Amino acid sequence: MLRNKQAIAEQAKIFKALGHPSRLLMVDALRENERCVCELQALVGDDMSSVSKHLSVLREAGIVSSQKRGTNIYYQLALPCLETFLSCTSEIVKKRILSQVEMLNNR
Amino acid sequence: MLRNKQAIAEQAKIFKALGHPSRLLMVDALRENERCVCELQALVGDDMSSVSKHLSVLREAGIVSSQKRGTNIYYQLALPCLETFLSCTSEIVKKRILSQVEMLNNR
DNA sequence: TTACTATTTGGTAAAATAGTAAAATATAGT
DNA sequence: ACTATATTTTACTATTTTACCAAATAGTAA
Repeated sequence: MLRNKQAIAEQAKIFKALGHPSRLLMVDALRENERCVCELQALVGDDMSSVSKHLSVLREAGIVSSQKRGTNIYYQLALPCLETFLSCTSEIVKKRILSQVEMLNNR
Repeated sequence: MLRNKQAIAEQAKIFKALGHPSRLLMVDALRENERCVCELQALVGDDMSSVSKHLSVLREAGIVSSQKRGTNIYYQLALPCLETFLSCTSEIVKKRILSQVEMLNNR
């Protein structure tokens, strides 16, 4: 149960951070494995500075953590409960999109 | 697994919609019970038109649905998997805040 | 040291979002 | 039909976010 302002704001911050296609895409990739910034950059295709900024949003929301190894900085997921929710919302979204397609076909 | 742009955008939209304190507060209240707009308005304390706009964001993201009964419009949750994720992130946020407080005390 | 690679930071213009007041809609009761 | 209540929409302004470029930083290799 949400009670105080600070807790709500923190929780909203998590959602807000996830609420951008590039960030969500990166987070989704991190479910499988940690990745360095350059891999994430290649994945989303934004320019480096954008990726870096997106990552800092995710870091500040406590969704990912990072550590330097050699030349690279590796990011990994830091929010254990994300997995279930991501796969669940992903399923729902797929179904929604499918039913939209069906509605188009049946016209 | 997230694959195509549209699905990612849809899913991000869900997160984005949840990423605002007032909206999150309303959604949280809806976990317990459906509520009419006026109840939600009293809960968050924003003015009516803001509440209404926030609700339309939630509606368009498919997080809530609404139905008119009598004079009022009642909103209810439409995203089954939200429950687990909300309680989980809420716990995490609580722990984070607590540990911040502890760090302050130990200085 | 110098040069190189990976990443972050700062500045800025354009786009999106939030908040508020006023107007519009819809419905119920009289 | 008229009035009151509940909700949404519109119009406007202020604020935040985004995307991109250039510059700064940090670590590594030569």
